[in-house]
Amino acid sequence: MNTLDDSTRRRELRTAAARLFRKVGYPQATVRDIAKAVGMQSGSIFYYFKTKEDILVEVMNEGMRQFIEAACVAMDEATPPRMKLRTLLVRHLMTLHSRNNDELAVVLSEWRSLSARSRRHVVAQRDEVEAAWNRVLQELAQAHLISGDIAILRLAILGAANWSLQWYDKKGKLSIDELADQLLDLFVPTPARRT
Amino acid sequence: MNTLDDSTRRRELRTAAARLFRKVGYPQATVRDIAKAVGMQSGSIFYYFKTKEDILVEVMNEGMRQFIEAACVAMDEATPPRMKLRTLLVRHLMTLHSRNNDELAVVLSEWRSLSARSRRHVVAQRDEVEAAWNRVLQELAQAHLISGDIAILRLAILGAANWSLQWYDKKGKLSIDELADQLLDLFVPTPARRT
Amino acid sequence: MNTLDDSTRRRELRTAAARLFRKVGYPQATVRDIAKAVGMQSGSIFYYFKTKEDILVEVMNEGMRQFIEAACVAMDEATPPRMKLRTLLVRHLMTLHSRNNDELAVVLSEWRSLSARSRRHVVAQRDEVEAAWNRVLQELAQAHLISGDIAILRLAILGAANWSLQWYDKKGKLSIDELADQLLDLFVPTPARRT
Amino acid sequence: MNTLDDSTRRRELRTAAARLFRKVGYPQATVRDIAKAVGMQSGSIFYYFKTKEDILVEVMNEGMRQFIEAACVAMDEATPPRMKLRTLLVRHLMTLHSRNNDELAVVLSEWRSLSARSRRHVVAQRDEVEAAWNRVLQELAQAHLISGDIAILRLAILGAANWSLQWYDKKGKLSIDELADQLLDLFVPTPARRT
DNA sequence: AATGAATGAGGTTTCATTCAT
DNA sequence: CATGAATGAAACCTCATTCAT
Repeated sequence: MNTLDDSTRRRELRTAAARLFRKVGYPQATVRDIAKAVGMQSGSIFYYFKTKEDILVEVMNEGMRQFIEAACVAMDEATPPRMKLRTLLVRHLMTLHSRNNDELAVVLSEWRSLSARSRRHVVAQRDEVEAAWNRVLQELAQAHLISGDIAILRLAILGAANWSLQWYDKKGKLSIDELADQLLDLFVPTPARRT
Repeated sequence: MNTLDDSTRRRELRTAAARLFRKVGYPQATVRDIAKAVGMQSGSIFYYFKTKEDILVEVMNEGMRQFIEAACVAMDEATPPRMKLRTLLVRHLMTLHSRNNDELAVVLSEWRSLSARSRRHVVAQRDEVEAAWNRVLQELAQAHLISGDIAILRLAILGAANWSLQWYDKKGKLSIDELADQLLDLFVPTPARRT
Repeated sequence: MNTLDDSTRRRELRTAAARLFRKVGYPQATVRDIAKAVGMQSGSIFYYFKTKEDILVEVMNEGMRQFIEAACVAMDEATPPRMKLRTLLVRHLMTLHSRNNDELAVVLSEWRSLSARSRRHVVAQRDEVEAAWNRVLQELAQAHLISGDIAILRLAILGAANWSLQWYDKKGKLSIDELADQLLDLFVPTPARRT
Repeated sequence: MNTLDDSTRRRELRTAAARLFRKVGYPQATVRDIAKAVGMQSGSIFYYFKTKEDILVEVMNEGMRQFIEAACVAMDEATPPRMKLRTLLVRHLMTLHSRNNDELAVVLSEWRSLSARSRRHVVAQRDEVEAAWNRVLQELAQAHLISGDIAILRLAILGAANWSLQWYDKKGKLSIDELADQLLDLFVPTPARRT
C-alpha cells in the first residue's frame, strides 16, 4: 500500500516468503529458504529488507490490504443487504484460499511473531475491516434479517470462515461459492428455510 | 495416552510448557524458558523429556484429552438435543478459556510444529471429538432443529468457538455461558426467535 | 572488581580476550579466535558472556582496576613527594608492560568500541585515577618542585608514559625503572640537573 | 607517495574516509558509510580504490606527508633552537587538531589495520620525521638547554603531544599556542623558571 | 564515471542437546 | 534427580567486493 520500493524483486521475495510462512510458520522459515525460493543467496535478501521481521511486516501489510480490499468493495446502495454479506463472504473466502495469495493466511496465523510496534499497525488495519463488516451487518439488522449482538455475529462469521483454513480443500467437491452459501444460510437464514 | 511416568514434576513441566507455548508459540519458547518457569536448569528437562518436541506432544495429548473429555461427557438419553449441544459448547469454551488450561489452546495453534508421526496421533484423537459432536448434531437434525450439511455446521460452530481465543476476554462482561448461549442461538435458532 | 561470577574459566576467557584485543584490536578479534585461544567452541563463550562487548567491558573493568590499584597504592605520609611520583610512574609502566597484563593496554586503545553506557562507567573510573595523580602532583607543587598547570602536567606525563606502548621493547636494554627515572627527571628536574 | 590519480573525487573520498576512520575507527567504518559521505554508492568507490585498505593507505600517506611537512619546515639557521622546537610543536599540534585534517590522527591510531607491507612504508616515513625532531633536539643539547637521552625526550614530547588527541578540546579556553608553550616550558625549561 | 543488484565468506549469537559429576 | 559446563549446528545479519549496464 504505502511501500515506497515495490520493485519486482521485492515483490517476488514477499510472495515467496508468504508462501513459506504459511506453510511452515514464520519462525521455522529461514532466510535461506526464502532466498532459495527466488534463486538468491541468503545475504542478498538484506539488500531488499533490513531484517527478517521486515519481510513479515510487509507480508502482513499486503495481507491486510487484500483483507480490506475484499471488505471495502463499493457496493451498490440498491443491493439487498443479504447479497452484500454474501459478496463479503465470497470475497473473503476467495482471498483466503486463492492460490498465490498466502499473505492473508499469514495475517491470521503469525501476528504473534510481530513486534509490538508492527502489531499496532496491523490491528489498526483490522479495525477498518471490522467497520466494513459491521456496516453490512447493521443493514441486515435493520431489515430484521438477523438479531442479537452484531459484534458477536461478526466474530462468529469470521471465525467460521477463517477456520476453513484448517480444513477446506480447494481440490474437494465443495466450491468456495457453495461454502459461502452454506455459511450464509447458517448465519442469515432465509424465510424459506424456516418453514 | 496414559503416560507411564506422570510424576508431579513432569506434570509441572508440561503445564509450564503449555502456558509458554500458548503465550509465545512453540518455536519461540526455549527449553531454558520452560526450565526457568519451574525453577530448573535447562539440562534437567531432558531427564523428563527426550526432546523438546516430546514436551509439545505431551501438551497436545493432554489438550486433546481435555477436548475429548469435554465432548464425550456421558449425557442422559432423555436430555433434549439442543441442551446437549449447549453443554458441549459450554464445556468446550470453558476448557478453552479456563485458567491453567493452556493445553487445548496449544492444540489449536501449534499442530504445525508437530512431526508427521505425532500429527497422525493428534488427528486420530480429533476424529473422536468430531464423532461426539456429529452424534449430537444428528439428533438435532432428526428433531428438525437444524438443517443442511452437518459437517459444515460442525466446522462452523467449532470455528466460531475456537476463534474466541483471539478475542474473548475473561475479564470482560461477557460470561462463558452467555457466549455459549449467543452462539447456540445463532446456530440452532429457537422457534421463539423466528417470529 | 565487582564481578559476581569470576570463575576460573571466565578469567581465562578475559585474559585471552585481552591479549587478542591488544594484539589485533577489538573489532578484528573474532569470538571464534577468543574461544580457540582457550580451547572452546565459539558458542560456548556465550555461556560466560552475553555478548562480545561484555567481554570487552570486563577486560576494561579489570584494566581500570589495575590502573586504579597502581595509582591508589597507600603511600606513607612521610614519603617525599618526588618519590611518590616515581612510585606511581614505575607502577603504571610496570602494569602497562608486564607480561599477561594486556587489560590496561586495551583500556587505552579500545575505548572507542565501547557502547556509550559502558563508556561512562570507564570514564568514572578514570577520574579516580586522575584524582590520585593530582594529589601527588599537588604535593610536588607545594614543595615547589614543579610549577605550571597541574592538569596539563598530568596529561603530559601520562601521555608520555602511555605512548611507551608504541615503542618500548621489554627485551631492549632500557629497564622499566630506568625509563621511569628518565621521565621523572624530565618532568621533575632535580636541583642537581639544574646546575 | 605522489599519487598518479589524485583527482578531485579521489581526494574527496580520502578526506571523508579520514574523518570516518578518525571518528569510528577503520574497521567500524564501512565502505557504504564512506560512499554515502560523498554522495556515492558503495560500488562506485572501487572505481577509485582497489580495496578498502587502499583507502587507509592513502589516508595514512597523506597523514604522514602532513607530519613530515610540519617537521621539515625549512628553518633559518639563525633561529634559536628553542624557537625551532616551539615551531615544530605548534605545527604538529595544529595539524593534529585542525578541522578537516583527520589524516594525521588516523596515522596515530590505525596503523594496526595496515598490512605488513604498507606498514613498512609508513614506518619509513616516520623515521624521516624523527630525524627532523632529532636535529632540533641536538641543537638544544648543544646549547645545553636540555640534557639526557635525546631519543627518550623526543618520544616523551611526541607522546605528550599526541595524547592531546584524547583530551584537547578545540572549543575550550586553551589555545593550541598556549598548549605548545606549556609543553615547551615543561620539556625545555627557561632559565626564568629555574629560579 | 557511476550505479544497483548480487555475492559469499564470515561475523555474532541462539539453542536444543549431551554428559560427567 | 539435578546441575553446570560445553557443544555444534544453524540462525540472522554484515560487508567488502564484483560486474553488467
